[in-house]
Amino acid sequence: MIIKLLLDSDIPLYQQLKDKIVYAIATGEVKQGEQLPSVRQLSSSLSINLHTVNKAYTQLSVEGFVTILKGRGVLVNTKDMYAASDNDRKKIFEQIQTICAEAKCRSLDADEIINMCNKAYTTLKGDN
Amino acid sequence: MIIKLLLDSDIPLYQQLKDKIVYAIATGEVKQGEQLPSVRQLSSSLSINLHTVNKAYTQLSVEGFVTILKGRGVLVNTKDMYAASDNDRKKIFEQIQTICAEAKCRSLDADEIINMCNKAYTTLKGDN
Amino acid sequence: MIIKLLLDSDIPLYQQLKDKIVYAIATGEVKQGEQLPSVRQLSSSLSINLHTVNKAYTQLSVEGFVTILKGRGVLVNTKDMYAASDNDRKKIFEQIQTICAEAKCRSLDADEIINMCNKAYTTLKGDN
Amino acid sequence: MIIKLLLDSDIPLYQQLKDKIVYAIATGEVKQGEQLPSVRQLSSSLSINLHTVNKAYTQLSVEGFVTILKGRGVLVNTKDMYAASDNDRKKIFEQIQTICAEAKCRSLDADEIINMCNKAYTTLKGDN
DNA sequence: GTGGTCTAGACCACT
DNA sequence: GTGGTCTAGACCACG
Repeated sequence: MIIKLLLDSDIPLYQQLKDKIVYAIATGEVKQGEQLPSVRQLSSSLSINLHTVNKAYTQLSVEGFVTILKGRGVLVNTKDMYAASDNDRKKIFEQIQTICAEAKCRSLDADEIINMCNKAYTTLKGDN
Repeated sequence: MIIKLLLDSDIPLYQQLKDKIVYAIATGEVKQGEQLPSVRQLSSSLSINLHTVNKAYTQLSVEGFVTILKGRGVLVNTKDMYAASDNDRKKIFEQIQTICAEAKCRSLDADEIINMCNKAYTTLKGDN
Repeated sequence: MIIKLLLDSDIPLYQQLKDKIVYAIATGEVKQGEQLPSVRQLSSSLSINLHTVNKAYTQLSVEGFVTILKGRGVLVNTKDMYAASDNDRKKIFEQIQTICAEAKCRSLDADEIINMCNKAYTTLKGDN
Repeated sequence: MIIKLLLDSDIPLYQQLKDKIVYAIATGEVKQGEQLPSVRQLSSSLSINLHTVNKAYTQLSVEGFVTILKGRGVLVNTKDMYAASDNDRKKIFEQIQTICAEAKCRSLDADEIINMCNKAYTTLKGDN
């Protein structure tokens, strides 16, 4: 799993990390049941603090993507443990709505956005 | 322009406000060349801090959506002043990519996301 | 709100703190809508680290007891926002079951435990 | 004695195990004077680490529930060896107090908690 | 060796 | 002035 974080982004490091891991799960690069690198390992390989990685893992656990076993490691959950609830759907739609509003303002029509979505999904072509 | 902000939310107030105004521009509810409410007016009607409104307006100005005329008000720019640059496109795509990754993990397929995009665009049916 | 923490307990400080705050809410010592002391204030008055208080507040927020408003403070929610769900009930029952098992082993009968419960509720006699 | 442990749980495995054994003593499923399964046996049948079982047994011994005979096994003590001391009573009351505080916050009244206690004791209907 | 807790101190975002 | 983020480093609980 290759992860690059932007140190000077307005998006918090732990959030970027979370997004990258979700991305890796989506592509199938990280399989269900697989163990993620330990907090120490990942923090040192990314040259960031241990607690930052910890926070990312903790949040992923709250959102259902992983299970943290104390003293043993962090495991990727099976797909059914984080299938979208109605609330998740609502949140995703709100994000899309905000993006589309900006896109429309900037003269991008629906087709262009849909193309982007398709392109994004194609990128996630993993066999998961 | 009816604006509702969520005081508790992981999204900063100024950004929520920014998003709402962009949304209003997208629907045509706020026309090009039109004047936005003054900082004082808006902050008091939303019961939020004056600085928060100010920050939202400043950001909108940086992104090209409005022009701030000192002491005279804030005007919505014409469409051509904030048409998407390549960089804007790239940023939008990155956002979509992150959303699609989460969506795929949560077992939503491309069609569902595309439906959401269409629905979002339909909501923005204004004549701008 | 008088809070005493045991530094050498096997129960984490942030957990003790959480329990004390819930207790204060239960007695009505801290009213709904009221603002809790700031992270810095409380950490310094308890002579513990800021992050420890922060963790307690964050968990209370996740459990629905308080709302954290960035830049403004931490507010106690209204009662209906943390009424027991079925899952909460189940968890509470499991805790009681474990306690009763130990109590029975130690030759305490049901009446003694029930007396303790009544006594506990009497202590929480606040008008909330 | 059927024991199910939750690998992911905020409660340590050794404590879950301890609680289950106390529960089995309370129901009479495990009789006084009886021998508990060996550390190796139990650890392998539960698929957990040998040290974890060891820790649970050691704790039970400290609390007076069992006697560990080196090289010969672990025996359940007679009831009088772990009858509640004043200190035990105090600890149990503190736990109940914390639970009741949360319960009251979550709008459960004393009767509901007492019902749970009665239900818990009924479950422990063994003849010990 | 794993994650959890706690401390200490810095800087930032937000109101 | 509020909470949020990040770093650094120590020690503990757990398996």
